[in-house]
Amino acid sequence: MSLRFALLGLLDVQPSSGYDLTQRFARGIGSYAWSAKHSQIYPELRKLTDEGLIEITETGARGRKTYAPTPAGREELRGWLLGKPNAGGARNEFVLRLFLLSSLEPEEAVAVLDGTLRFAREQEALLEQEFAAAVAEAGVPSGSSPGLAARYGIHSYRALAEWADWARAAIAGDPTFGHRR
Amino acid sequence: MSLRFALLGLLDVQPSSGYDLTQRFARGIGSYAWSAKHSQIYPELRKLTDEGLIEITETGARGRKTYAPTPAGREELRGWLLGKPNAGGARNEFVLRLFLLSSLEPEEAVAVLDGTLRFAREQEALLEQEFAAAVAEAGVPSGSSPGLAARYGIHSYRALAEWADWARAAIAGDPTFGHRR
DNA sequence: GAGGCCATGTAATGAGTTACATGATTAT
DNA sequence: ATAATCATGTAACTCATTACATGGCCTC
Repeated sequence: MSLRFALLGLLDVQPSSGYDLTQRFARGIGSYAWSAKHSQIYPELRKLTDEGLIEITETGARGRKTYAPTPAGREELRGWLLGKPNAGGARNEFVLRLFLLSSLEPEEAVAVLDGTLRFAREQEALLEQEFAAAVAEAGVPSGSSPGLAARYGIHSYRALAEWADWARAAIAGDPTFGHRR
Repeated sequence: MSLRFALLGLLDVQPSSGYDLTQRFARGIGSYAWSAKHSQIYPELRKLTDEGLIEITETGARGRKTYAPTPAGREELRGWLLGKPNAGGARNEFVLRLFLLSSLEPEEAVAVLDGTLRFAREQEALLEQEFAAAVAEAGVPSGSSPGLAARYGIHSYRALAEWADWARAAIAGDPTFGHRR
């Protein structure tokens, strides 16, 4: 049920084709918020069109169709954003791994955490650049949607790095880690 | 495909019944890592049993069956943990909302962020207590799995709060926010 | 003995992935 | 011309949720 709102939201920021949306889900937003494949996107665009929530605003080469939300679609999106979020139900394989680390031997767990730490710092740096680019392009302000998203990523990767760093030390100093007999 | 590893991991930390696992998915781990309903858990436990990856170690009242991983199951889990994580594909409705905030009027977006900020601080405080309890119970060390998970939550809620705080200010200072005509 | 929670299961439906399939345009 | 990428769609399958269904145990 969230996919439709993800699509409405992305289209509201920037009218796009199914192909464009597929790319946008594969990077950025797809890493922390939501992701979908083209085989799910195209049928959903069809449904949204049939329900009058989006419309084709432009057609281009290779059968390309650019969609944008209709006023009804914007209302739908607003209603969802202002409604109560239903918590829970998160799915993140990457985080799941970290939660299950205690099934490894301490040295192995430390090695995994080292990898995590490197990865988190890398991503953080990457997003820092992206954010700078967004700011530069938009002029002065930074509260535009690409900026918000990049900044969110920066904060969460920094948190991940800090945690990994702490966890590494905690495991090393915990003789009971791994509860192996 | 991740569900089976989530189950193996949870059972490795603490042998449990399907009912117990359902509860564990509903709180803690279910908020950031993975979640599942009992109707998915029971059939998966059956499959894992048939494949010899877990076994019933105890039966109790009301048909209660306590499962634990077999050596083969532990190997399976280890293999997955040490393998390469396939990135992307995260799903988090809560974060999705935040990404789509620019479809609201500035004042509305700020109100949502205020709610987010309160929520994040609340959760952080709650986990801080939980962590303290985990440390107290386990004796001195803090690297045991409940401690790791709680600590992860603390870091990510703190990051969320920091971001929400920043985003609030950024939106207020951005005249182009909401790109409404 | 009644109400609540513990405990397990199945069926129907919906969401999401992988694989199959096709063709137009662009750059080299 | 040929390879890469753009662009859309469908089919088969697996994963996940909601709803249906049943019964035992425990407390009051």
